[in-house]
Amino acid sequence: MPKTVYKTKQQDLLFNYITTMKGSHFTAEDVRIHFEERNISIGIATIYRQLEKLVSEGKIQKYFIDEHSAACFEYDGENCNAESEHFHLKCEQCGKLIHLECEELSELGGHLKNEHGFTLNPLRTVFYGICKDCASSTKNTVCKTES
Amino acid sequence: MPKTVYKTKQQDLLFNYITTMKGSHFTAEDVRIHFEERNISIGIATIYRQLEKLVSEGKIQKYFIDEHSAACFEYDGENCNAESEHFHLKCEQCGKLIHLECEELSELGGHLKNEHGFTLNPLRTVFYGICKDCASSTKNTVCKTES
DNA sequence: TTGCGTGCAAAGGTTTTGCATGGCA
DNA sequence: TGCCATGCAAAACCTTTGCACGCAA
Repeated sequence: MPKTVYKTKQQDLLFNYITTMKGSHFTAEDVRIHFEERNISIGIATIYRQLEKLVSEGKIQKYFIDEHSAACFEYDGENCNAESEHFHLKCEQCGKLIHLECEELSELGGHLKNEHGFTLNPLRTVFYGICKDCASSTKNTVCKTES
Repeated sequence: MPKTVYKTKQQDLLFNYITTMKGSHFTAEDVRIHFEERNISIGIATIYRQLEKLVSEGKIQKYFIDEHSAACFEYDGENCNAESEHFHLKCEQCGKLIHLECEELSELGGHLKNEHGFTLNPLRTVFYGICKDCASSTKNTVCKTES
């Protein structure tokens, strides 16, 4: 016998907010601040629990950018299937997170599958490197700010 | 005027150990345990500081598997340049971390650079997905252990 | 009324930091 | 001797968890 599921005010508030963020990423903290600013009190534990539930239902995605920043979540619409497939590029220098939709990159999944038997999860994979802006601004300088 | 740099016993011990681990991954905790087992006392803070220094010097790589496990480090030899270039595949199901050297994948870097102006860091990037073994063992089952 | 979802606070684990001490140059 | 690196403990950080209460069904 399946567990009864309750619908709560917090669930609605949270999911409504998330749909307005379609296509961009946010952290649990972002959500908390959003509601705090509107004097709506939702406990951080509830936010984490709801986000985790939405992740396990496949309604939102969760990414790990790096170890010291909070996890990022993202809502990509109702049908976040192959059609809305995109990749994330993370700049190691400026920290920017870039969305990338690219046919050629999508073939990467096919290659990994066919040649290496590995089923890529593009929604979870993050490419690290240096973005265009940072590359051009440091073209002739090797200086990294060192303490 | 550059800061004077001191050579210490701990630095040598730590780097020596790391070179014996060439090609495999380890955490800060692994290092601590290694020395503890040999009754060599190196503070965990020192381990983190030294590992971080080696990362910033480019001598070792650091990558993040997921948010709740410790960061992994890896030493790939003196010249971890294009020639020793490889990728990391992480199975989301069994947790296995796979090393992959692949010509075609290397072209990925070129594509990202030429078409998107993004300089990929393959040593930091981890591809998430399902490995061959897990894919075949769950071919006909959709069951994920749910609580 | 039943029992799920919430909120608070405390705990969890990894990593960083302050400060006094030890040891390299 | 000067001052960097170390070690300890405490702190920071994000996230999870225990437990009592409120609220949906």
